[in-house]
Amino acid sequence: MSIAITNAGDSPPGKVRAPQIRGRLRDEVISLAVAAARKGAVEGLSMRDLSRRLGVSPAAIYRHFEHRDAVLKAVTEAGFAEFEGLLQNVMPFTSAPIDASDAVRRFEGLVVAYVRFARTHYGLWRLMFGPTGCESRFRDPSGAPTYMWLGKSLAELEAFGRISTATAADQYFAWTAVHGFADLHSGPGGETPLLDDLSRQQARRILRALGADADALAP
Amino acid sequence: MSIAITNAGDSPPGKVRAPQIRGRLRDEVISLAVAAARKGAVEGLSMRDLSRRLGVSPAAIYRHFEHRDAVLKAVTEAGFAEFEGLLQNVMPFTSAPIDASDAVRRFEGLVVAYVRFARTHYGLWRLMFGPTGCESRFRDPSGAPTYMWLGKSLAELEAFGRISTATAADQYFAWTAVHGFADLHSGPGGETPLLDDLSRQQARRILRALGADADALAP
DNA sequence: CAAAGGGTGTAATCACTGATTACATATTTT
DNA sequence: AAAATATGTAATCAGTGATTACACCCTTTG
Repeated sequence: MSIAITNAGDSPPGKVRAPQIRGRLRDEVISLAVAAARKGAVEGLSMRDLSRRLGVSPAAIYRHFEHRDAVLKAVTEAGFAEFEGLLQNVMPFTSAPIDASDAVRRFEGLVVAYVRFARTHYGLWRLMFGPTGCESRFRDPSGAPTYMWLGKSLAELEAFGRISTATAADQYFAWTAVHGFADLHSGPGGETPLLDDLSRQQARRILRALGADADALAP
Repeated sequence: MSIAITNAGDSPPGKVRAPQIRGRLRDEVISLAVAAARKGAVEGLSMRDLSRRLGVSPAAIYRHFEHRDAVLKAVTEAGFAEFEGLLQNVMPFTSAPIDASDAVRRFEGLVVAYVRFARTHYGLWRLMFGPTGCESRFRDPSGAPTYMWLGKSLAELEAFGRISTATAADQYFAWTAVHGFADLHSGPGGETPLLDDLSRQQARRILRALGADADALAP
């Protein structure tokens, strides 16, 4: 007669399970998935692989996420948070630009950060600007924080008289030019040397399109 | 004793198999996959689903494609062919523009076609400008046919004196603005009413950035 | 014309995945 | 302390990409 010892909660011999904490696994999943997405392998990101790497049964993750898409959605939001953090780093709320050329450098910095993100965090980038990533809230520019920073920067530049116009249409136009440049250089395929310099050139190109004096933009 | 009747080649009772023709199934697969990708469901496109819809065994497709990615690659190429065809339709090789305003309309038409494609053929679009889609040949603008048409159009406009500059850098800048606009309006999320009008506005915005007289561009 | 050979398709199978279920355990709330 | 809830497990399902050994069809060649 065999006794069926059901010790589901026991640790496998060599592994010590962390205590149950609310949302612990959820955070670990997001963290790991974001790390994976950063390297660009989003399509092949599997629930089972996540569970394996976290030393947990495949079904466990489903306690915290309804389905795989829910994980990707969380990763997307984490990506946006990170992206906005990077842009905010270039344009902190508190500090106003010291002078006009400082304002120009800030705009350049925004573009550089935008493009860098698209290139180095390709998996996140694709999720964020993919079909499910930003469901139309980024097509409607009013709700797009990434676009907002560009707009703020352009308003600054207009106030300093470096560009002649910064209407909503102008800001949107600038966004398309930044986004398009970033997208065309996104991912592992866009490994151009001196990409930061190219980004700065693109930034100045945009400012010139908004009425900036070409001479005044020379470094 | 049972006789194993191996009639692999026989038709299932109700179904009549078409005769074996070299490359027939291959073409059917591509055609079906392109049709599916046009509707936007590329990620969920499965080999088995294709085989089922074509009334063929799952393994059959592997006679024509090494793996799933090979199918996607073929779909990508078909997408580029279609895309270029659409752009070429706007700018046929043979006919030169009649006058300056005709040249402007051609540029507008290119942008409209570009954006329309991104929005209505979203699955193809994502494949084409995805990680495996255009392996750096479209980051290097010299090899990008889609970019080439824009460049030709801009050269025309410069010849007519409608814009003041159309250097390679100008052409590339225009491309980023068109591509970014298209990408931000791509897919089912970008269903804006009057998108064609917006595309034309974007086109004029680009021309103005290249030195076009604002008044001369009014319709 | 007949035989050979490669192109085309099949059935069976493998490892893997997303997702669900019934159940066991841990933690919190009452 | 008991009830309720949150967290995790094992077992299982259908579906997938890919490979293999085999059968057939069509074309080429002797």
